Amino acid sequence: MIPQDPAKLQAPSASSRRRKRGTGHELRGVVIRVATDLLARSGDVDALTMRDVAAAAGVTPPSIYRHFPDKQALVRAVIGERFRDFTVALNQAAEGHENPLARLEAMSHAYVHAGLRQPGHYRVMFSAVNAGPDGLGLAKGTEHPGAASFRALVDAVTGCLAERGTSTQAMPLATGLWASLHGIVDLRITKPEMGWPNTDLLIDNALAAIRSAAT
Amino acid sequence: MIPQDPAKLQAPSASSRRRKRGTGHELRGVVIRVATDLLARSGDVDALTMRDVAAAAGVTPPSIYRHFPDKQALVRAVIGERFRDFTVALNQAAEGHENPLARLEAMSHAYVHAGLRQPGHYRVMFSAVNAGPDGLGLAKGTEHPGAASFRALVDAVTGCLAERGTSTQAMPLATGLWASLHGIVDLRITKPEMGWPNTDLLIDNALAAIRSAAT
DNA sequence: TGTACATCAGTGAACGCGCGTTCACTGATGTAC
DNA sequence: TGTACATCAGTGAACGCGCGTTCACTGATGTAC
Repeated sequence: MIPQDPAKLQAPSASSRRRKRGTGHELRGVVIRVATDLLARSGDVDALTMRDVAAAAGVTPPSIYRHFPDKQALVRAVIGERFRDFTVALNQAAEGHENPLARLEAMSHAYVHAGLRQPGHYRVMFSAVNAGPDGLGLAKGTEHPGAASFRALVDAVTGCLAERGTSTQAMPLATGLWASLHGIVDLRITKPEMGWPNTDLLIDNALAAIRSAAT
Repeated sequence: MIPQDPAKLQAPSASSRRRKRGTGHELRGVVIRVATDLLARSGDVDALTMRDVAAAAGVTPPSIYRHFPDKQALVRAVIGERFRDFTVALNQAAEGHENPLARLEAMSHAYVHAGLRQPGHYRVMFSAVNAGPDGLGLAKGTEHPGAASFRALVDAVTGCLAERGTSTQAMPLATGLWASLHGIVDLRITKPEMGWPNTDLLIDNALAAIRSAAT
């Protein structure tokens, strides 16, 4: 979202000198790192170009193809890594809270704050239609890279209903909460010029349905 | 989202024959109509090409530039029209309900159903970052084309709190409801492969915070 | 210890493509006399 | 009523650009003898 000279991102370890024999795989990590960085700024997969990635990594474009068959594979790798981090952030937030509702509240805050801390990544992960199994060229039957993070949310909601319901009944509530949290993050990102109410208050309201179902 | 031969959209009135003198402005309407149709299918402004629009309108690309200075102006015209229809749909749904909460419920359902009936349009209106004032090249000080629809929602929420609060207090609740409804629509569009709970149930849960504040 | 050779990270130049947009034009239509 | 002309909707061809990707290659590095 903030345009900046991609050359400024150049990974120091990759500049000027060629890697030694047998260490070519290092470039793979560098490429993922700079692509992650570029996507954080643009929030748009289409705005990511192999040329920019190469320049930021300090190599020429053909070098990238030693490690990724095409751009889609590179994007898939970045998105997969972002979702893993996202899921870890949700679960870490839940840790240390015994009360199920407190756990869910902590996860909800973590969801929104993770999204707002890296809006570009959030958009790439959630708002691109082509982030679905088809668009990313995932093998058939492969689950969506964000499936684990959604399961974490469903489990937390199920915990709140533990003595009163099953996970089947938790699904609509969890999906509704997810929609609310997603809406908060997505709208704040796309409409930053609006006067936004306090985020914590919005999250609190988003939990209203679950709170009343759990008590 | 569903690729299809754009030629199939060709407006009959524009095909094969040139318009008579003085009726050139008719093409403007045709262009908006076919662009609207193409955007409904793709849901992506970047996927809209002037060449496709021209082909669907039954003319060559330069003809479009007689009526729109550039692609951005065409997209702006389409989005403006879509938002006007969207606002009308919300207000029409509210009509005929005296009870403020019933009005708000009706509007909420209209919001989601309008979005799901034309997912491509919804994405173009709400999910494109460049739909904001900057990206659309709107004159400075011009409000977002969707501002009126949001105001309608805020007013309906204010009505629910009539004797208990002011519109200042309504803002966080209205924003939260908007985020929920947007999240429901956006996620259903981008993750159609998920097993989705009943939409009306989700909307009902989204209204939980307002319902408990209004009673 | 020296030398020929295989390996492999990375390059320079180019490919074909589709895009928004511009240019100079054509030819039917209406109007002035 | 006929004719010269201005108007204007629309065209055909091309522009410059940036993109993903491919190709044949280079030259430093490690290894085998």
